[in-house]
Amino acid sequence: MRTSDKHTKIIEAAITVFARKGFFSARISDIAKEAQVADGTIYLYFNNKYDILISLFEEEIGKIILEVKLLIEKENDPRTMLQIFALHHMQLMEEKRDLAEVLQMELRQSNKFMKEYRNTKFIEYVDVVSAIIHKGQEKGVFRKSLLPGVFKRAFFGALDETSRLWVLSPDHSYTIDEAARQISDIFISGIMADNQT
Amino acid sequence: MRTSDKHTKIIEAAITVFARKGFFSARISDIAKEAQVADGTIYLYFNNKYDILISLFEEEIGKIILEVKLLIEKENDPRTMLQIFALHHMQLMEEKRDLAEVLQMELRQSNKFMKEYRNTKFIEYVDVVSAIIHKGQEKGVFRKSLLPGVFKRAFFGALDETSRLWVLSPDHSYTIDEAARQISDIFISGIMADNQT
DNA sequence: ATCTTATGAATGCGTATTCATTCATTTTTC
DNA sequence: GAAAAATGAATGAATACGCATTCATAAGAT
Repeated sequence: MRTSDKHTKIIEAAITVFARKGFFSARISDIAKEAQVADGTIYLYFNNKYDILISLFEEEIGKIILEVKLLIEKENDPRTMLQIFALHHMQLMEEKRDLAEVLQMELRQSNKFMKEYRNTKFIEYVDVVSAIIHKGQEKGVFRKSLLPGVFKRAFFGALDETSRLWVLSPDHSYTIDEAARQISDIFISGIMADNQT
Repeated sequence: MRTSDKHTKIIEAAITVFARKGFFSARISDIAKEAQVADGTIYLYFNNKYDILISLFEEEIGKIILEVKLLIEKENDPRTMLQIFALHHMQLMEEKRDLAEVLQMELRQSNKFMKEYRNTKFIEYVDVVSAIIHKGQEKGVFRKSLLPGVFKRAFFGALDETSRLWVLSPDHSYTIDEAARQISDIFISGIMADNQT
């Protein structure tokens, strides 16, 4: 078995276990069991429990950024780009629920107990949105008065909170795709420049 | 010293300590020290560590709901109501940063380690938004096609994420009031019925 | 035969919770 | 009104336990 396989197996197991129990309630032995390795093996691949969480962030968000950038750079219209970002984010949260939970919950609270860790990957992800806004403003499609720094957070927050509760709640009166569509529609028609339709 | 005073002192201390360290890293002795009581005293007022967190949620969100409902029921225009909700939420997060952090971080992850606890207060808070949307749809101000269940989460998520990062980040190129205004403007003009301006 | 990788029982630390004791108030008795 | 008895709030040292991490040993690879 190649080295990287065990690394991956442990990360995947950690996603499952952290999602189910949360970082603090999760035991190393839970992760080991889930990954079908011995407790000690985990320490051959990671320095400590925190390190598992950080590696998980870096690797998984890294993949997501690559994916979404690839999808977006094919497009020309900033409005379409926002729609794609919204849909991609929401679909991802639906498909990979465990990962979604870990990113949404643990990621945010991580800066509390890991003071030294600055989550640059996460910032990079959200900055994809502000780049789109910039482009839209240059093209005259979006209002110049818009603050991209506010917008990116608002947009991301709207998507994230909606998908978070969608995943948690058992009753789904709407689909993920509908929700993504509604949210991007609201935002897009909310930020159009006045000279646009 | 009246009984309720110690209860309050402990809650307030817990807000400070949970905000600084997070629920799990916070020690009971930290809270006791902050509240200027003995460790054991805390167990005269609360059953256990979780109970402090739950009481904190119930009491503090309860206050917030009362406040915002009072502000909103004076208004008639659903658009103004949304603006008020946004501004109130953001200002609150700015004024009571510690409380904001605890609500934003620990609240969300609480259902992970306290399976039995359903946070009805929080739902009640967010439902203030969907009630506004309903009213706006009845009046014909907001698009009928809008799903209030999606909107409330998107709107709340946008506010919450923006204020969360505003509180965390040291650089503030915009004020809380500006951000609240931008967000409510985006949402309001994004959901206007077509026959409106 | 040596080096690498894996194991899981044992260790030790951190801290939530308990509980015997103290002490200030209130109530009762004379 | 003073002394005695009862109450229960508050204390914080001691306990008990969960779990991250280590490491002596084993298994596998070359």
